Amino acid sequence: MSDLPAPEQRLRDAGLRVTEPRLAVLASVDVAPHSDAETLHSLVADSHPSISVQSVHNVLRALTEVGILRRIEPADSPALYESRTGDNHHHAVCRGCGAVVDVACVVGHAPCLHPSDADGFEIDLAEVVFWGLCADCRARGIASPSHPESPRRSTTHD
Amino acid sequence: MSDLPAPEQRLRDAGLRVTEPRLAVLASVDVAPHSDAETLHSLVADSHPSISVQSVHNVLRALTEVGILRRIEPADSPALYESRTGDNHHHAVCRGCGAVVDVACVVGHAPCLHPSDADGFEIDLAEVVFWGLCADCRARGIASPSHPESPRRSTTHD
DNA sequence: CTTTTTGCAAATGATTTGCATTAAC
DNA sequence: GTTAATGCAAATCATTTGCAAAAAG
Repeated sequence: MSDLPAPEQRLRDAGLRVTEPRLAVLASVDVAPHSDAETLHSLVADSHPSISVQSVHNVLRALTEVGILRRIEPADSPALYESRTGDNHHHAVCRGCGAVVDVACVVGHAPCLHPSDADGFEIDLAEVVFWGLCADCRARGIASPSHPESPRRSTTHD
Repeated sequence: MSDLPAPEQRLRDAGLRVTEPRLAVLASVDVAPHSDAETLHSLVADSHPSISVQSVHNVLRALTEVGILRRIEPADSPALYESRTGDNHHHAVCRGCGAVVDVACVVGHAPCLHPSDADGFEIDLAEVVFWGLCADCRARGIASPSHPESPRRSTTHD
């Protein structure tokens, strides 16, 4: 997976200066993808105790702006970050523990992702979030909290 | 579309008491679907000036919890609410003005919405957000702000 | 040496919570 | 008469912003 240029190079390519905080954040995102700013901050803090949460936020924002990172914002949780590897994938979020895993974008033609009509919108991106329970939470018998989402079936197709 | 029981009935069916604030919020959501709490509050305030923003939040939360309302949380904007009509649809969000429109869930089998493997997740819902520019913003020549999302192609399939 | 980043503190925005008062059943 | 819901203020949480000091190029 991945196989990106070195962190330093990624920064330079994006026209950003190479700094410790940025390298540290970048490293943490690779160690713990799908983490929120606070989690990344504690990881960063291990090696760089002087870097504040706000700085982590600033760095995340800068890196997201230039496209080095990708920000995902699942409902009911703070923003999560991952490296933008250039590949195509979506995410599955566990309603029990909030865990996020990558879902390879399934091949084949996906009608749902080509809305026939969207009121004149010019769509440039379709983002899919799968909600469910991860294996662990299911094993623990945890039921889906909140989201009563199903008077019958729910979304998807039909 | 829709064709739901009367607001009072919907509340009772959900085991909730029928109150003015709830009826007012419910009415506002129908007048202006895809609105955030603040917008709904101003609508409610027209007829019920005594209802505070926080109360609107509380009502929205309660109604969402029992499934009367559906809450959507597009990245970079406050939560939006709409009536849960029971039908199946997704949303298209305009990067220019933030407008949200319903996208009827296209018929047919959608492979992307049936992840072949999601690490043991048991998926119960697939949520799709289409990002793009609405007709108005395109007419005004507004370019997509932020979201540099495309080093090559982007999400969706391929 | 010039410009970008940092780091801190304070500000902001959205939402939740606590609790006495009031309304629904 | 109980119990649930309101209204207000205060609290919380995630994130952004302003600005002087430090670091990168």
